[in-house]
Amino acid sequence: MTTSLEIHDMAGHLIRRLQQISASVFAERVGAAGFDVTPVQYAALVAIAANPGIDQATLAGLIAYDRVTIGGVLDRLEQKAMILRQTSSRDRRARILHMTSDGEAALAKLTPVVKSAQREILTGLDDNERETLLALLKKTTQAGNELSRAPLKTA
Amino acid sequence: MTTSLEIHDMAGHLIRRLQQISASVFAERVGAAGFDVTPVQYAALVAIAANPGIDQATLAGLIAYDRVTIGGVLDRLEQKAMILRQTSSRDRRARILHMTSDGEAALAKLTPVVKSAQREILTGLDDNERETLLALLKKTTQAGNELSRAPLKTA
DNA sequence: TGCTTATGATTAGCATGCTTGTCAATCACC
DNA sequence: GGTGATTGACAAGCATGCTAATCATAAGCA
Repeated sequence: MTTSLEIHDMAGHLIRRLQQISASVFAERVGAAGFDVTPVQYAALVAIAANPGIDQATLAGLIAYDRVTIGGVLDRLEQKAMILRQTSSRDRRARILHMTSDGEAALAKLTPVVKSAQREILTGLDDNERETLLALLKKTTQAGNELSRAPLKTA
Repeated sequence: MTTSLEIHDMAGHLIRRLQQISASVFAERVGAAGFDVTPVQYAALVAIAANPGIDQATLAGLIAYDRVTIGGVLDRLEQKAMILRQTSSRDRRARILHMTSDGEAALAKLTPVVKSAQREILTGLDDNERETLLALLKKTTQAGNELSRAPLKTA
């Protein structure tokens, strides 16, 4: 009865599916390791750890988030006592970000878990295929950066 | 100052970026064509048009949505008068779905727009690369189907 | 038949991800 | 040195996408 829908061959649909799989694997693995951190929260932690004292807007550009979205993400990280937010003395509009020691510790334990999960996300591919896929993903996301509403800004 | 973050090479992050680009291009093109339909709503319309009288749960499996999510999506499609929802006489729990003539008309106009947008989503790639990427995306999403919370169920 | 189990749909609740609008502070330029 | 434009952050609002819980109906089985 069900004719195979043509959307199943469309780029947009395949990307959405893979994103669902990615998010699910991430939640599974990170949860099994005893942490309650989302993919977005993890990316924010990595960026803050690598750039202590960064402000929210710069952080948003660094990992390609919407500036509004990042506000909520940081609220939750702050509530979990993983980061600190303080008003910048240089620019009183800006809020600068630092890791707490709890945040640092969690990030250290989380990183190997997250790295190993990356392979599971691209299940069903051999090493060559995985490398090819990653290279093509990187190429097209770079080329299409300005097409997204929240482009990457490597400043 | 900014060391290039290692997350920018991780599968999960690249997939999220490409999903952002995909959603943005879709909204741009579809909006420019005069329609207010999201990627998810479009997929639902395609599936309903191809399977008139389908119930919500089956539809969800067909395009790999969460059953809860689809409820809201269908609410909005119903509100836009693009679909009809009726209680099934065979199973009074189930609600069966049909297109309205407005929905059919919109879908017919929308489809070429959506198809042509697929190429823009994967910008920066030549024909060969695009084909390779699509094939790998299809392969890994099929292999990882059961890893997602809302697996595809081709009935 | 009667009872347990499974299933379709919905509600409530949480986390992205976006738009638009607002406020406060800073910048740029005259 | 003051004024207009820009910018950092937040609020409100909408649309996915998920979990957990609930309710009604069906199905399966003793």
